[in-house]
Amino acid sequence: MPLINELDDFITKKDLFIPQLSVDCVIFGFHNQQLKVLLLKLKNLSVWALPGGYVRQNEGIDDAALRILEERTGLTAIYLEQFHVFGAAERPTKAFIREIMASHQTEIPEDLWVLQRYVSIGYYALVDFSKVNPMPDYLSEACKWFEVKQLPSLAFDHQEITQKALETLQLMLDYKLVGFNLLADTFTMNELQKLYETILGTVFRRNNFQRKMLNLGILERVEKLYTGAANKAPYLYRFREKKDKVG
Amino acid sequence: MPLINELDDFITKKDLFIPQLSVDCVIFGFHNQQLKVLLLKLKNLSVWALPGGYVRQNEGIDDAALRILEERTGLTAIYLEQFHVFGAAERPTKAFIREIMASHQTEIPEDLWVLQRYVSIGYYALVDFSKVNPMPDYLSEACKWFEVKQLPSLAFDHQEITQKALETLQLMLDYKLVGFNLLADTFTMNELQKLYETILGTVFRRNNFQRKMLNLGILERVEKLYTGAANKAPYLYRFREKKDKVG
DNA sequence: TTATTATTATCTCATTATGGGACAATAATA
DNA sequence: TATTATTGTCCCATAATGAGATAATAATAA
Repeated sequence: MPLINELDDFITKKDLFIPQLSVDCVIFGFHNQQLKVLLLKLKNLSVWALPGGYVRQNEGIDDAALRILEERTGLTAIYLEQFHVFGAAERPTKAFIREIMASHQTEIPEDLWVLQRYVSIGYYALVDFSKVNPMPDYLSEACKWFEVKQLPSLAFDHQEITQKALETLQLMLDYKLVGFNLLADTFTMNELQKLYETILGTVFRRNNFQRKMLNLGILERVEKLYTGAANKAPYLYRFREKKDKVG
Repeated sequence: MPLINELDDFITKKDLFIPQLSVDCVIFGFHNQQLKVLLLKLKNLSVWALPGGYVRQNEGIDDAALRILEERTGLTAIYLEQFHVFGAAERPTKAFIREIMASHQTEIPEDLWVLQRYVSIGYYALVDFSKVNPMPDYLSEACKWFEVKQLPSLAFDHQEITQKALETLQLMLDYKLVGFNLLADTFTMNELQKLYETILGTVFRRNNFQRKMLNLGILERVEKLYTGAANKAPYLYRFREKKDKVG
């Protein structure tokens, strides 16, 4: 019976963390005109899960989320925002944790700390898809992007958490102009439009969308992009403000 | 040296609650054209605090907030919404809890559970001022309304929490039309306008404000209100939808 | 070289929403 | 019966948005 060192190690670290509190991160990326979420495949189980973790005793909750994000994506300075706390008494965490433990053939005393009821703080992160290097953790065998509209079977209440994250993103898209964090440094107006259309699930007219975006006064026209396609070359734009933000 | 039974009692109840997690409620009311917040005066201390408490092991976090609200206001079916989690590593809770304990001449072991670092979930509640019966708890000697713009000195980071609650309320006012929860069942257009003006800190024109509100299609004109004033009697309106909501 | 094709950038006009002023109606009071 | 303070409503100018049309242009085909 193989010993999973890292896991056994982790289980003994009870006192390092705030008990019964976890952080789950919905990491959004945009690629091929699709909004994607980064998920982990749990070892030996047929379900996927959001990257998550616990809050260290001397660590702010935002810092915990940033640490988790960096571990999975390799990125620092990520746009990050709390969106909801999931704290129903009957959250299905126990059953899943027990399954995970069992699948690792690890002995689980019934009073193990990770088997307690957990309250989870949901964060969503917006990242530049092309800069992410997905990395599984020791509980998972894969770390992959999934289209938001075609998620696999998710563990815990991660389906609900992802849904709520998407709703918050939709709501905040115009208010905080966060969409730019999902694009590369420079982008065409068409890319920006497709991003908005994908997130909001609506369609805009090219001319009116451009007028609206340019009137915001936050875009800077950079240069022309020669795509190699048989048509007029589009301009590239740059977002005027800094990208990183927490809270 | 007097024994404060309820407090001593409470201190032994460690296992009843989720550790290191608290709930703080910003209860908004509207009266005399002012937006008010319900605060508690801590016994023997010169500071006030938001109503708050801990989450029981078998209680959802929203239920905990509702319980706290009911204990302080006597109201059930309150409009309630999570708005932010305050979880910086350096939140000033320890120092204040120690002061509170000291002021009750209660012995405090250094490892007492309430002296740990706490992560607090912020909720805001919108109540009908006229229906509230403010009730202090055993740690406080008074429970009173304060104008949001003239708060007394607040304990913990409750100043920051209140500020964030107000910002969220301002943001959600149009989006979720929550303002109606702050008024009585029927109200005049002028009352509604003053409510909006107070919360948002802006001024509207009578005619345009009325046009906007009526176009929402959520107001029902009831009857005329004869105020006794020397002018045309205003209509009363009623909000078409139910008031209670959690989450 | 020149015509073709697929986009892009921009212009214009109709429609709708919003800002701002004006005026008649009316409940109590003088 | 006139006065006063407010309310309900109407109207118009301006701004924002919806929707179609046209010229520009980078690659490709003829």
